[in-house]
Amino acid sequence: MYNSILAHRYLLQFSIRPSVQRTAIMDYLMKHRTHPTIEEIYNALSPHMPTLSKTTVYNTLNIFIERGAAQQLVIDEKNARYDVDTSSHAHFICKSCGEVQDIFNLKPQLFEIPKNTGFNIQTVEISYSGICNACKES
Amino acid sequence: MYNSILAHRYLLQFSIRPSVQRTAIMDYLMKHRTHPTIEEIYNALSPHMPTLSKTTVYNTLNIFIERGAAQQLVIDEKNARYDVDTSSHAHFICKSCGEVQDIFNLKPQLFEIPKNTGFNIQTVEISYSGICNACKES
DNA sequence: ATTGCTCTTGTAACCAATACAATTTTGTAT
DNA sequence: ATACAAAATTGTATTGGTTACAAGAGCAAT
Repeated sequence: MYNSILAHRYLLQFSIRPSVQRTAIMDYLMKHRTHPTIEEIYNALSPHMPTLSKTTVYNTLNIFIERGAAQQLVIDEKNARYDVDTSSHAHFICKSCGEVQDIFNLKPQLFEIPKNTGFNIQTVEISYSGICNACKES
Repeated sequence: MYNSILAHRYLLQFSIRPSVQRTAIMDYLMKHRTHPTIEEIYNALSPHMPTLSKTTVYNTLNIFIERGAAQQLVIDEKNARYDVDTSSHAHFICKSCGEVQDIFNLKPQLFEIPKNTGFNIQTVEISYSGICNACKES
């Protein structure tokens, strides 16, 4: 059904035991770079996995975050969103429809951890917001 | 009780009618640059304003945001946080205790709106996270 | 004073997220 | 293979932040 060999391998790299559910969720994340919410992941997978529980989706994403296999985006006030791409890139969220899109090709300096702030900074998150083109036209 | 003349004037600048509640809430924001949550604002003010409703705090902050008199921080997964300082500065959130602190004196370029992204960017939010010094020691 | 508008308030409802205990699955050793 | 222990999954119940809504209070102008 799913060619999830890549997801399987990827999970092993992060010492995450690749159960059927975890592999399917990771496979979905890898193939849908739309920063999906828990709800979206669950709705997409449950038709193919009727016994899937939403709790499992929550648990699984929390493991992914803990182990560094995915990152949680804190950009949408309504829902947590998830991204397998942990490389340096920013996000744009449309204030109207809530969709989140990637912004690549920004200057690398933006993602550097600033010096002499007095804080032990571990992560950097850069978020832009506005009205997306689709919403502007309508 | 409160010397809230500054808050009063500030609200008028943003065409917000300075009711007792709105002025008290803005006064609190101006005097407590701790990026408080709705809960914290309510708990701080309700002893002095026994009839204050939490709904009013929500409504009031939403007006402040709409009119640009304050900004909402989307950095804490648990709660919305609010900041009257709308100038260019970043925030650090402690993953352990959740406290949010300001980071000033970063390079102005960080807050520039990037060109040629294809998005209609209106706002920029830069968030750092890690473990704060207080939590690290304990 | 009366009218109309705005603001405030309290209750109820909503919904994302978590807690928890029971069940199922998996891995390991016998 | 079988049995056992550990880990993962599941469903239900609960929590807690936020919003919806309608009633009440306050305020400004006539």
